[in-house]
Amino acid sequence: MLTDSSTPSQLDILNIKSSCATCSLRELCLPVGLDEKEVQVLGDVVSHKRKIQRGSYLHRTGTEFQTLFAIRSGFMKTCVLEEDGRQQVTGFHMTGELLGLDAISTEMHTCDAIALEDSEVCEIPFAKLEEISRTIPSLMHQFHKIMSREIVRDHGVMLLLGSMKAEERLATFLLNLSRRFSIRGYSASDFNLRMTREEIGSYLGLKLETVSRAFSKLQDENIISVDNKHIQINDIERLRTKMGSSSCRS
Amino acid sequence: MLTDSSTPSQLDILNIKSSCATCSLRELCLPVGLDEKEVQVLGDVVSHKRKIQRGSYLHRTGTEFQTLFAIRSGFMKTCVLEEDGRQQVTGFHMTGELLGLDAISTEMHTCDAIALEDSEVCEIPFAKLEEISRTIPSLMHQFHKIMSREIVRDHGVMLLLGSMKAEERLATFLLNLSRRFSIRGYSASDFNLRMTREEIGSYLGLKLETVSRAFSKLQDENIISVDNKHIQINDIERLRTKMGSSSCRS
DNA sequence: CGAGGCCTTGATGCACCTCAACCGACGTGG
DNA sequence: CCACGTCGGTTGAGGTGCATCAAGGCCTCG
Repeated sequence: MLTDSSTPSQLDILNIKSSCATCSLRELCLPVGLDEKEVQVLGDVVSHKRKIQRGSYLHRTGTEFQTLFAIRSGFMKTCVLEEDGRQQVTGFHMTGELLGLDAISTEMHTCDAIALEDSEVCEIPFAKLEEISRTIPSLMHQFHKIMSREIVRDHGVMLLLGSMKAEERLATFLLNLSRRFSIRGYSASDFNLRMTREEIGSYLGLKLETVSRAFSKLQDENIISVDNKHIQINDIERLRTKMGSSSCRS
Repeated sequence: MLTDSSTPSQLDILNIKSSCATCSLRELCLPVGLDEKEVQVLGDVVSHKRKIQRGSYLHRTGTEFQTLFAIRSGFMKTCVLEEDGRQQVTGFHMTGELLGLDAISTEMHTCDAIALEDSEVCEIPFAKLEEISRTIPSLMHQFHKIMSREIVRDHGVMLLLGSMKAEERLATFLLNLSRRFSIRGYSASDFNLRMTREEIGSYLGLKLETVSRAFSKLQDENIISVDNKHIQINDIERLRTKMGSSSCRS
């Protein structure tokens, strides 16, 4: 948009006051339910818009926790790893979503956050957030809602991982992406995946070959069209039936 | 302890002020980090000690959310269900742990909570908790830590469900129980399971027969002794190696 | 003493993993 | 320019870990 003359001296940190008041993601993010004055207070705390290049880390497991991050643009994944190298993608994250919630408990990050495309995040110093939320009840409440939503989301993933077949998992995944794109004003039926088959597989508890085969199967049935990372959903209703149709014996 | 002369007219609600100040679970629960005066304020909000009979519901999916619950005694499970009847146990919960966090986001419970043995819970009206935590920063912070810990725990379960084999899952599960019993002053190596094989299976994403076989296998290797629900851990180190030993190719 | 709940164990089948070959897109360097 | 390697994706063939189905044992409770 506006590339100011001077290039910043440090890494990739731009010291731009990114007031929440003018942010288009207001209605998806922390400021939900706040009045103008309150948004201003929050905006004064949330400084720095930091750029994260595709493939680089926003934070790493074990590093110190100071701030939450809100995704302003781009797309990120979070993943946890075992000592033995095993890895599990715990989530894919879009604009308006908060990262770093897991780190509050121990004051250390418990997962890696990696950009899947060039991204920008706002930094929200957590101590300050707690401080101002004492005087802004609706901010505190919204923050609690966001944490709670994350717990609900995780329970959904546990259900998926614990009891769904490969095709059901993929259908659930696609519908979830579809809904989230749609909320953000993008097409619900035509979008590009930012992640590889392997990353999808890690998230869904499948191997990449199985993910690929599940894509092909859904395409053969004319439910979706797949061209590499480009996905079109041709029949969202039939895709929905894939979520919970088969093998409901237990 | 003290069965007051009059039996309560309503269901199973005893109107006993259970001050947090004298509760033995203080160091596991919400009051962590609070001074005496603050604990008193919290204790005044947390009234009612409610009894839940084994097998009965603390709350059900879809019902209105008003209060969080802290387990004072007993053992509970939470589970989510799909429309099609599929069910997933999302957690087993012991004394000092908080239930209802998932319901903050929508003001409705998103899972069922069922007592696996006769239990008692404290009721914490959520609106009041938010209110008093405005004036007690350490209470707010502790609450955030608890929510965050729940998110971290869920990520661990996702890793388990997404990438572990049956035996690894069971080993992880037993070690987790062991640690939590130990924190509460019980034996880390000798305890009784409160849940059935089927419930364990649902939590671990396995069928009950597979759980049973995994128990038998660990017993054959002299790592644990199993007598129905009674578990003895004979070799905790070897049990630990079971968590992440095999098939770490990826 | 019978019924039902919970658990164990065996036999069989299948969904997914594993291994391998191949393809196209892309970048790099001779 | 093409040769080459790498990376991500697809597809096939074969193996396996777990689900499924089935039988039987133990315990509790009426």
